[in-house]
Amino acid sequence: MKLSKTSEYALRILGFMINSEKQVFTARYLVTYLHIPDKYLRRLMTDLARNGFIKSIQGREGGYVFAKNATTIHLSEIIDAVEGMDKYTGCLLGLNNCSDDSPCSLHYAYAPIRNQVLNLLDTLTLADLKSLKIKRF
Amino acid sequence: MKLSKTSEYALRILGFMINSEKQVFTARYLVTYLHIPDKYLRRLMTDLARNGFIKSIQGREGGYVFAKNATTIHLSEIIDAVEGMDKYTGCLLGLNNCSDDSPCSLHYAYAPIRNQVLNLLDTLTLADLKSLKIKRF
DNA sequence: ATTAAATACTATCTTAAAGTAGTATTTTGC
DNA sequence: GCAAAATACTACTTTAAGATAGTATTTAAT
Repeated sequence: MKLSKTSEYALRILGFMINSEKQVFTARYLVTYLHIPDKYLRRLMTDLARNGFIKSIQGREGGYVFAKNATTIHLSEIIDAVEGMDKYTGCLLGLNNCSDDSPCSLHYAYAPIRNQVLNLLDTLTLADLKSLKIKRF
Repeated sequence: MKLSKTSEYALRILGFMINSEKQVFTARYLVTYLHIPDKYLRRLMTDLARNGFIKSIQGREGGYVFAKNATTIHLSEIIDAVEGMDKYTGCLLGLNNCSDDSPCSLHYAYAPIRNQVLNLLDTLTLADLKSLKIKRF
């Protein structure tokens, strides 16, 4: 699989938030816990807010809160928002016309496994990240 | 999964070769069939030769031939040679200390699927790409 | 009102993958 | 021996992701 670093960051941030008692999270706070480059995280937070996952509270005492219930945020939606899912749905050999009807030599061996990953990301929500029990983030 | 383009190219080239009647392949010939940038393919061929998968025959009437039996070339070896497999064995969230003992919140859901992909690539050889039947490359 | 503490914006830098260009070298056929 | 047809080598360019820097804006506490 290997997501982009930006997707990894996004999942780690939102996963961290859902597993915390806190309600409001400042960028500074997230940076100290998640070890993501400060300015990069800030830009990503703005992006996640634009995409409706979180809401930003400006000014002093501000920060970020979830904009909707975590049970409604699917992991694939997060990835799709920050880098797009297209590259993960494609052929392992990079052929753009590879399909069940016109399979590449790896298609029948690979497609079922690929679909398991896609189903997992489509099915799991941020809330699941909580109930699955986090050991560390 | 999403391999690097270079890995995709390598697999397509070697997969094309194993599925052909020909024995010797010139870069020119491969380019016309596989639509990979000419100079990029040539450099990759030299690299694959250095890694012992193919053997280059210089001079007029030259080209590339397999350097060993295709049943001994595992797909993971090819990928490992051109870009390394490390990034694919890691955690979905990019945590470097994620493991069965110290799992991230996605570990137990994701690791089994990831291992299926890794096993597939470790198990399949170029020869399998032939017997699996190629519809198109 | 002013200050402190937060986010937002804009522009730039860095790095690695991908792609391109030109020249040198090797070998066979004639 | 020489030309043709092939690979090898070296250097440069492009592109996108990732990271950084500086400034502007917003808001609450005092």
